Amino acid sequence: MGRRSDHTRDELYFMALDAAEAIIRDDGFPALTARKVASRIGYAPGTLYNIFRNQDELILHLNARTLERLDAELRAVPVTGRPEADLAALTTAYVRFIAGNATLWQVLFDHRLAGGEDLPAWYQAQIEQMMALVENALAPLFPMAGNASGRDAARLFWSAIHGVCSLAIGGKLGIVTSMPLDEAVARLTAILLAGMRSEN
Amino acid sequence: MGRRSDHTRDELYFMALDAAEAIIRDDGFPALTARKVASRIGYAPGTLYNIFRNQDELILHLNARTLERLDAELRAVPVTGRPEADLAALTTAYVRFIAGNATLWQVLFDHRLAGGEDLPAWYQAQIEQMMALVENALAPLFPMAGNASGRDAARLFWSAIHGVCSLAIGGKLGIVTSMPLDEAVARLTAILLAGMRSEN
DNA sequence: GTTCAATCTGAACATTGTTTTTTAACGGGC
DNA sequence: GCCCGTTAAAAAACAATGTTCAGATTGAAC
Repeated sequence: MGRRSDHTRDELYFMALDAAEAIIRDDGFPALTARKVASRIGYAPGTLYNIFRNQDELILHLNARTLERLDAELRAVPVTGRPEADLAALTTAYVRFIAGNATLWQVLFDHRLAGGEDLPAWYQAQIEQMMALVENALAPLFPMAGNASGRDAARLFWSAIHGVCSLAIGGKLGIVTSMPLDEAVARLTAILLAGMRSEN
Repeated sequence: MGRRSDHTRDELYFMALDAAEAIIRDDGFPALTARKVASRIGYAPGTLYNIFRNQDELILHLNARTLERLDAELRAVPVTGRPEADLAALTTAYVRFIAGNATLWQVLFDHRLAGGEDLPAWYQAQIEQMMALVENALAPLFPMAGNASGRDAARLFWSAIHGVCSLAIGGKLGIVTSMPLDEAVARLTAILLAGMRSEN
């Protein structure tokens, strides 16, 4: 067959992402194959390569969409200006997102670009944007505006939280067994804030 | 050809692990293929399946060996009984290990067992054993012997450290750019300890 | 109505993990 | 020394993967 134009390139783009997402949700990351995505959207495998350069790029765009959603959910939590309350709310929202999108969230970190080349700028910018939320919530602890400590602290904070979530979801550490993830994150959040207050 | 018995099964086991390790060190995790391991030890691919049930098991055993080495290095750091000093020493040794075995360390966490089945008991026991080191160093902060808080605290602590290292090595967060990993880990260690002291 | 570029298919290719079949070496009994 | 079953290992086969590509088919422009 030839050109069908049943769908525009944009439609195809979203259909592919939706299909990939469904596959990952249903059967996990390893089940994501070009042929499955193609068949699910009713096209031949080759067609995917008119839309994405390769599978890496498809996953990258899928991850970008996941990040967008996460960002939106975090952005929706109200900010009070009190770090303890705000960061507790942020991390709680984060845990809720992870619970509802465990496999998609895993792909965010499991997928490493081939050849060790680093992520595109627009993608990194998206992370920065999310990071700014944490930075903002932490700001009262680092009064001197524009100093680097706030930036670093936010990254340290989020990395630590990430560690717990990552090991919990991966089942690598015996955390989940003794403590539910939301409780672990809540405790760590409190510890980190207390530590930052006393260290600052 | 037929049975050669150039090497015992045990020798083959170690040769295979060594080969896998070399491949990962040289060309990264994705470069690890059954055929490459086989050719590097001078055998046919099928022979590997006389030693390991499948590739997953080979990686599992390789990870076990990596864990053993890490455990040995951590076990070599002297313990003073002062949490701040001891945990700083432990995390420093950890960072040094990661720096010297970056790709191997990544495999430790990148490799997820297929089918979501969980790790064998002997493997988990190995993790527990290493965890006990952290637990021990933290012990003075949680005086009541045998209570669960110490266990949980150690896991929280190590997970947080893991998060920073993981994102740093993966290049996912802009931490490395602004702060070398050892410094980030040192800062986080201090923050966590201060937080645990004040929260406890 | 013809031309043309865009688009999609289907087959092909190389590489992967794994299984199966075949070969041949070893070691024990005679 | 010879035979023969066991078994280690090779070789080949298989299915599935990502990716490429020649060609077929379409819709639109003229």
